Amino acid sequence: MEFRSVDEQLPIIRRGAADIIVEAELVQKLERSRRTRTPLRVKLGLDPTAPDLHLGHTVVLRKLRDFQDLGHQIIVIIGDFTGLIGDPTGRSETRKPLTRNEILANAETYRAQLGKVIDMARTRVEFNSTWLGRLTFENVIREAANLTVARMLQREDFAARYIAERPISLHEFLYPIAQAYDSVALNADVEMGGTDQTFNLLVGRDLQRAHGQEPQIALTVPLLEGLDGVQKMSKSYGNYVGINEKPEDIYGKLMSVSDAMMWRYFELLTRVPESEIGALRSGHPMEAKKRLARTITAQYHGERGAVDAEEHFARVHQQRDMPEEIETARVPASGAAGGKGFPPKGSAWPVWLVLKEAGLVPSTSEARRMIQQGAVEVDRRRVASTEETLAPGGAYLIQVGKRRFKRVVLEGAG
RNA sequence: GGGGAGGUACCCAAGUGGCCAAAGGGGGCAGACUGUAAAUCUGCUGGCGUACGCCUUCGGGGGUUCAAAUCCUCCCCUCCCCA
Repeated sequence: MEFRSVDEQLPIIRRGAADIIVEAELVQKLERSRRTRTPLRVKLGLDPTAPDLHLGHTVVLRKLRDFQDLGHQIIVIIGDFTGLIGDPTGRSETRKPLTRNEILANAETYRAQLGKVIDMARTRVEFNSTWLGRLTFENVIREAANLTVARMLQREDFAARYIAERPISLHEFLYPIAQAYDSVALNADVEMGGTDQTFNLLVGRDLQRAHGQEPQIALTVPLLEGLDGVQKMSKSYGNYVGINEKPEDIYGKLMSVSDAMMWRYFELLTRVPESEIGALRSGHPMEAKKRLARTITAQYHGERGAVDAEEHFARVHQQRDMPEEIETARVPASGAAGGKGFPPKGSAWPVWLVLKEAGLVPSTSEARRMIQQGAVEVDRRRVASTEETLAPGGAYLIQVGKRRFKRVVLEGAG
């Protein structure tokens, strides 16, 4: 294996990185790697709680891809064992442990998606239960003895909870130890993670030293803010863009990020060169945002998918036209909710009932609210009052709010 | 082991017998405005066949009362101080 010079590798590794601890050590490792023609072992641990990868995950995956393209060995660890604990990072409270079956199912879907960013053929995948599951209680005690409570309380979220008098379960202290042990088991050269992982990555260095290994380099990448532009992108905040989503959805969601956020997305999620970004900044923000949405959509659905998504977007949102495909809901005459037999044969249906039966709103109360707020249109005409009705036997195009459309077939009264 | 403080709706947080479906903030949804944004303004934000009506909800069970998130009791959980 022939490696590029350290001077060539370093800028690529640095780009988009939040922190490299310690960079001088990384340089040494790279030099030795080149000299001995041995790839670095670059590790990334994934917590298998999320069945769907989103753009937030891809920031670190893209960096992993950089290492891979430089010829290094990347190792993805599916944290099937640590998932039993649940890393409390970024949370203000204890997370519920997952069951073994949940973890395995999640890990499978996870794994299938990694290939969209990294080259799985050249990726080593490990489940950390392989080694963690074999540790005895004695082993665990010996590892735990390498760390102190004071050290643990340096970690920001532990400290914050401690001060706020919120619970910290004892097993949560075991999480960093377990993750650090992964690094020992693999004799990792570099471990990557979001900036929220800094503490865990550093514990890896401590533990490796305790085992007489050369400490790994902790390379962190920024946490990507979600669509709200405030909190980090996360499934549980609902502010994410999944890489498995339909092209129109990826495109549409990206178009809804704030102008300020879009530059960050350019930086962390695309390889659009700086010079070009500069040009975009001086143009119309919407054009720049379209470029962003198109570029990222193309990463997962190809040029073709991106162009289609853009056309779809222009039609539905900018011209406020219909989506070309609208789900059809059939509402049986008997009423979907428990055969109450309403309304009486041949009578008109109140709009609110139709909304509920068609699944456009979750409850009658919600339906009423939507109508009162002027959010409901039937056949492009706003519904003015909750008293309005629809005749049975007809088909209607119903819109609730900006994005919810359904074609509703009200079956006959018979 | 001893002493003290707590557990309220999606989240934070008021409320300590009726005026409480429960203040306020956040979040969310909707409307206006716009570039589909953001910001801003306004409204809504438990459920129910359309309701100055009924039902369910203040950690869980039981009780007192005409009436309980509020009082009593047992249980579960969390935090702090001391040992």
